[in-house]
Amino acid sequence: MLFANKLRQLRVKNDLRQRQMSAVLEIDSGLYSKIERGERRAKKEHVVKLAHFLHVEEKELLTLWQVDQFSNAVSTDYRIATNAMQIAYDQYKQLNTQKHEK
Amino acid sequence: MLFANKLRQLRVKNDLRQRQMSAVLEIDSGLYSKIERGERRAKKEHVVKLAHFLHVEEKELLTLWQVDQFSNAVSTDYRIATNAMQIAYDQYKQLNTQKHEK
DNA sequence: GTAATTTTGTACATTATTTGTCAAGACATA
DNA sequence: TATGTCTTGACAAATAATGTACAAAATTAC
Repeated sequence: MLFANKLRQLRVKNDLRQRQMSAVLEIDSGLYSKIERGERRAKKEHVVKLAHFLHVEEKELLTLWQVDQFSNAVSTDYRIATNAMQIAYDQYKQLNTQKHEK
Repeated sequence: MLFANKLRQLRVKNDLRQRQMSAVLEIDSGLYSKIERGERRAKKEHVVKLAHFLHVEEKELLTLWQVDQFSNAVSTDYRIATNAMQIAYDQYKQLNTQKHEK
């Protein structure tokens, strides 16, 4: 739960209450509590809002959040998963360079 | 759709009909058609059955299938996604070596 | 060509998963 | 004890995924 952990860390560091956070996101505070513990997933828009509110780079939070999405998608043996991740990564890396070439 | 493509390739190579495949999996042939085109996702058990039926390694098909799960989990910008995938991969690679140490 | 077979597309009903809400409980502090 | 913060569990609501039926295309065989 990279995202959840980071979120709590940032909130505590800034001495903020969950209630304030949930107000910013306009969600129930119980739900926020769950998000912060990784029991529920934040929406992409939430991640963006949080980044602004906490003065961190959107990119940073979105990356952690995306990592969690990937972890969540693991549904095989860790060997197979690792292997597959490597392949998936290579695919994307390539996509990256292709786009840069244009 | 690495898995779907591979599946079709194998079926055609072995001169099999979708109907036969769907019979093996005990599913509707329309559904099988969708799976083969990546419009629906196969279940893990299906992948395993297919590997046996088509005489290919379980691991091979499961890997492709898992790659698709990852692709499916991409929900950010490709730059962020690539970055996140790298991080996720590193996490898993590490998990791998940890287990080997035991 | 056309009949038979195979595959695809679409619209839905069904099922499963995820999400969000609420109220009660735990814990700390004053 | 009273107050504020956070967690938890049960459950309804919303959303997403799955599977089915059947018509339309496409392909193959005759």
